[in-house]
Amino acid sequence: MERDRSAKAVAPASRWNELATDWCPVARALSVIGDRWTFLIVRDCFLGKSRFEEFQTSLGVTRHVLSDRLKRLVDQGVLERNSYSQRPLRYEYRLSDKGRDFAPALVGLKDWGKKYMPVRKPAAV
Amino acid sequence: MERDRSAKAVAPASRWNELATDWCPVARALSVIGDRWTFLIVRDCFLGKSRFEEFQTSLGVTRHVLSDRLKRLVDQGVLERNSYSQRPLRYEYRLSDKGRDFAPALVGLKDWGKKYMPVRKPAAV
DNA sequence: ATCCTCCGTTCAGAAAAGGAACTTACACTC
DNA sequence: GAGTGTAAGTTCCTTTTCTGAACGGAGGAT
Repeated sequence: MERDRSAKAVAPASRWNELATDWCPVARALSVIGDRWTFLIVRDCFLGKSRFEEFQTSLGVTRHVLSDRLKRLVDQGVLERNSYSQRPLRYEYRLSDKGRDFAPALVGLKDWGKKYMPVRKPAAV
Repeated sequence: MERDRSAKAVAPASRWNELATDWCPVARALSVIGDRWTFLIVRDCFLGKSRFEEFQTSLGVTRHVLSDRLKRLVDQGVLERNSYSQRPLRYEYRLSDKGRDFAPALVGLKDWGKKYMPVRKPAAV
């Protein structure tokens, strides 16, 4: 709530938001998810991950940044934050409809990656 | 050529390249274009732009970063760098087949942006 | 009680981006 | 043949963002 506690917000809000009102829908989309980590968080959600620790372990991103990106995604309505445990009070992050609708873009990225960025190391086939 | 003149390379090579061999094709794709500016440069290419100054003006990105991203995109084979003028020796950047095949991903992003990030200010319709 | 798990937050230092001037190389005009 | 303009970068310095690693709190498990 009190967001100016110490101007701590990692939020790269400044420049991100510039794109939010761009004439180009691609740019506007990028204002929400146009960052490596954000993309990967959303991907993880599609893969069924939903908790802070899961994302952190899976991505190796700084907890700091992860925390920030999750907040942003929730703010933007891409993810929904629900408590999955009352007693220790823990939250999980799930895709909203808006988030789920991001699938086609992710698939586009996936197909491109598959075609043009083959892995050298033999994958699990 | 002499690349270590002053360790000047802006190249965020370190962490980007980690993703290049990730098991996930989405991550691998992001290792090439997973950055706001890179995405927008590619978008501009689809819109017919091809020169340094055009990108710079259109995006407002630092020349520094633009220079770096163009290099990276050329290295990755997404763009091709051809001289369009011999005498002052100038180059232009055009999408390769690999780059053109990025269209579906961009369309996915565009559709999502259109649907979920409507512009408030009346666009040119 | 003490350790452990989960979800963060805080802080210092490193990396990247921003901003603006400078360079090179030529063309055009006067 | 000096001055102005243009295109494509490069260099330098400051600001912003990210990393890495530790700390905190609120419970659970042993």
